[in-house]
Amino acid sequence: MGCNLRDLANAEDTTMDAMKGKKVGIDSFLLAFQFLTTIRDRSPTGDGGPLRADNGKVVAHLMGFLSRASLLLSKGVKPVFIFDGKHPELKKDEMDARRERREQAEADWKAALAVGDFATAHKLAQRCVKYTPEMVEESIEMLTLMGIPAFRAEAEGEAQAAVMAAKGQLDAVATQDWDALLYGAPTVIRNFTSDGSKRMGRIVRAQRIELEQILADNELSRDQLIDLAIMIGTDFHPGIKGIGPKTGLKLIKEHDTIEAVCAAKGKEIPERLDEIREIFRDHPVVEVSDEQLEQGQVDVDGLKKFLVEDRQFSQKRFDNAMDLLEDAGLVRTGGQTSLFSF
DNA sequence: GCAGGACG
DNA sequence: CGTCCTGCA
Repeated sequence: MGCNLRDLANAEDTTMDAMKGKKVGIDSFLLAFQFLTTIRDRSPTGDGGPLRADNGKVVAHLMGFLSRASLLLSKGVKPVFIFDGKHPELKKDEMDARRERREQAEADWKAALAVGDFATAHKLAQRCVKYTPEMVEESIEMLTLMGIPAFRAEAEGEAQAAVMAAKGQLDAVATQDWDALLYGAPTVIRNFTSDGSKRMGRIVRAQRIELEQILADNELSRDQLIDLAIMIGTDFHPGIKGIGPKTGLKLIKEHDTIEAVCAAKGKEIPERLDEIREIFRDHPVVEVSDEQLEQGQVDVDGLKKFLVEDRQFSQKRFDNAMDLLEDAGLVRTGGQTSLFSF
């Protein structure tokens, strides 16, 4: 997924507290997948798939967004959830490959379930996850009921967030994907939404990466960084064989452009190179006004209907979320904000 | 993913 | 107390 710029970046540990009062664009499509693969039925004879309501509808994504969003708001962060729109046509090969892998995993998964091999099924289930347009819509619907800005990008979500951050509409972009830097995001935060959580025994720390620092430290222009990434490989092109992060960096500094590198090394120039560059330099985005990025009040009754009545969420879970939102002063009670009523 | 309980 | 496990809908 994306392009690995880890070797170039000097990442600095940060926290959610450090982003208090800041608007953070959240690459939500990827986040939804994390929820769908981790919030799942792990019972001994369960299928290992995402958590579902009694009517069979998946609710794992809603569970994840509910707790994540309330946590961020209770910490004083102003999240803006941005979902993917239409993928660029150049990403078709990558998307086809992903779909094929998923369909294969789905077949293996069903086969494992059929013979009662639940251990195998549980592993495969994570690769079968689908995040449909309908699920995106209901994620946005729930966040909107919480008063949180949430919308679909024109194309790639992390690109939409990056462009908005570059314009100053957002203070940072939270994503696991290094691509946001290529799209021009001045500040990227990795592991933001899992700051403090534990994986494989280690505590995950949020990390802050500055585009300007990457460029300065490596003595690169943004165009050179983009060309370097394209050589290493992106979602839009597999990259040039035999060129990884290390060689690539050396070559791009020496020759400046992909064309020059290819001429010097006798490599073939990637197909549709200028179109790929354009995706990073001038990504299609939807215009979003500053007002649309303001956190509003929580629609308590609407949210309760959405979660408790329509989707059988427990009253306790709902109350927990409401407590966090109340702490953030986002629940209006009797014309007054709860912040002043305790 | 997180909360909460069991366990040691 | 930290770590493991389970339920969540």
